[in-house]
Amino acid sequence: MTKHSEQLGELTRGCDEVLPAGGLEEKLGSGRPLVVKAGFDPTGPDLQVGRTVLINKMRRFQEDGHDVVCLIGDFTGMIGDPSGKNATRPPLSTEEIAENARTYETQIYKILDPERTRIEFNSTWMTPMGAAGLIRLAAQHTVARMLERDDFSKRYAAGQPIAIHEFLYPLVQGYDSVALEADVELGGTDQKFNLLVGRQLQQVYGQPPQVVMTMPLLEGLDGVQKMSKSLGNYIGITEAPGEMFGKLMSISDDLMWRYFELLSFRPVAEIGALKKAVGEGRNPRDVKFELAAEIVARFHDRAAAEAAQAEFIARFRQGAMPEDMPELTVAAENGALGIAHLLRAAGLVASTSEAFRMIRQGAVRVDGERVEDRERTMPAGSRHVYQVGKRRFARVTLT
RNA sequence: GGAGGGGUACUCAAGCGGUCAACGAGGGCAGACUGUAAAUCUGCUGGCUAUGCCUACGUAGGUUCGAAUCCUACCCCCUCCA
Repeated sequence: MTKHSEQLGELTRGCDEVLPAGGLEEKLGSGRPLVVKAGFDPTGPDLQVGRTVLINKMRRFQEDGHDVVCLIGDFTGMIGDPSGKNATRPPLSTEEIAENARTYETQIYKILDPERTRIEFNSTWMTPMGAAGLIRLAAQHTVARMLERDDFSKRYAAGQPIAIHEFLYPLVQGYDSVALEADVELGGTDQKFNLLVGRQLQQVYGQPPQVVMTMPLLEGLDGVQKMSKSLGNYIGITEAPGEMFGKLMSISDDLMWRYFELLSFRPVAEIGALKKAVGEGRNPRDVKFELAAEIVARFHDRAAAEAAQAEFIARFRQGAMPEDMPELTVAAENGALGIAHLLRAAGLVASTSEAFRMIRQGAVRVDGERVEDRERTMPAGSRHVYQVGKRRFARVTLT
C-alpha cells in the first residue's frame, strides 16, 4: 500500500458516505492544505463520547496537515435544528450559547491541537448580512428542493407543521461553507441534507463545491440506540476515570469493534490484528481493557487510566470494595435506625419501599454481608459500608 | 365552523361498575451464571410511621354501598369534511 492510499484509507475510515465519490481524492491531489469544516450546535454544554467521532476525524485531517475549522452555530442556535422531534424547542439566549461554546472549546482541545484549530462563529457573517441579505440567500433555493429533505417531506406528508424559519437552518449552514470556502465538510449521517445544501450554495456563489463526508452516529452503551444524554446510554467526556472505564467495559463485544473503529486512534491494521487475535482465542475482555485505557487516557491521562484499570480488576475480578465511595453521616432517631431508612437517607435507594424490595432480592449488603432481615436496625455510632447491587456503595456513620 | 376517534404507570398498550396499585410487551433494576460482555433463567418495577394505610388511569365536579370503568363541564391530541 502506498503512503497516499494509506492516508486516504484512514481519512475515510468509519465514514458512512463520501460525496461525490472520488471527490476527496481529487481535492487531496491538489497538494494544498484543505479547509475542513465541521459544525457544532451549542445547545448543551457537555459533550459525550459519541459526538467526538466527528472530532476524531478532524484530528486525522489535522495530522495530515489540513486546516480544520470548528464552526460554532451560534446564529443557527437561535433557529434550532429542525431535525429533532419537537419543532418547538426554545431558542437559547446569547449568554447560554457563549457559555456552551467556551465549554466546547476546552473539550474539543482534548482531541485537537489548539494551536492549529480555527474556531469560528457563524454570527460573524450572518449578523451583518441582515434581513435583506437573508432574503437574497433564501432566493437561492426552492421549496421543492427543501422538501426533498426526508424529515421535511415526512412531516409534510403526515400533516405536521413545518415553520418557515426551519427552512433557514440548512441555508445558513450551507452559507457557512461559502463564508469559509470549505473544501470538506464533516457531519453526522443525519446532517447529509444540510451538508449537500452547502455544495449547492457554493456553486451559486462561484466556488468549487465541498466534499461531504458523513460519519455514523455512534451507538450508546446499549448497542442499539444512538448515544445520547436523554437516553442515558452515554459516556460523558468529563466523567471520572473509573466511571468512564467501567462504562466502556460494560459494552458488548460486538460493540467494542465499533468503538475501536470510531473512537480509537489506533491504525486500522492494528485493530485488524486485535480482531484476529480474539478470533484465535484471546479473551475479548483484555482487548476491551486496551480500548478503555486508551479512551480514559485521552480525556484524563495515562496514570488515571492505569489506576482505573487496576481498580477495575481489584473490584470486579477480585471482589474488592471500591477505593472511593461517598462518605456520609446520617442521624439516628432513638439511638438506632432501621436499615431501610438508613439506605434511603444515604441516597442508595429512592424510597423505603425500594429499600425493602432490594433487601428481599438479596441486593443489600453491610460490610459485604448480605442483609436478610428487613427489620434490622443499626446502632448509633456504628460505621459500615453499605452496598445496594453491584455498583452502589456508601460508607455511612450513624450518629 | 361541522362530524367522528382518543387521553391509563418510564414507553407502547389492555381493562369499560366491585376479585385493579391496574393484563401483556418493551425498558429499567435486582438475583443466578459470567469476562460488571452477550445470551439465558428467576424475581421486582407508586408511596408510607408497613402484613395495614394513603395516593394514582387528562382536569374539576356528580351518580353509586363501591368508579380507570357511568353522567356533566372543561382542557389537550388525532382523523375526515369545509
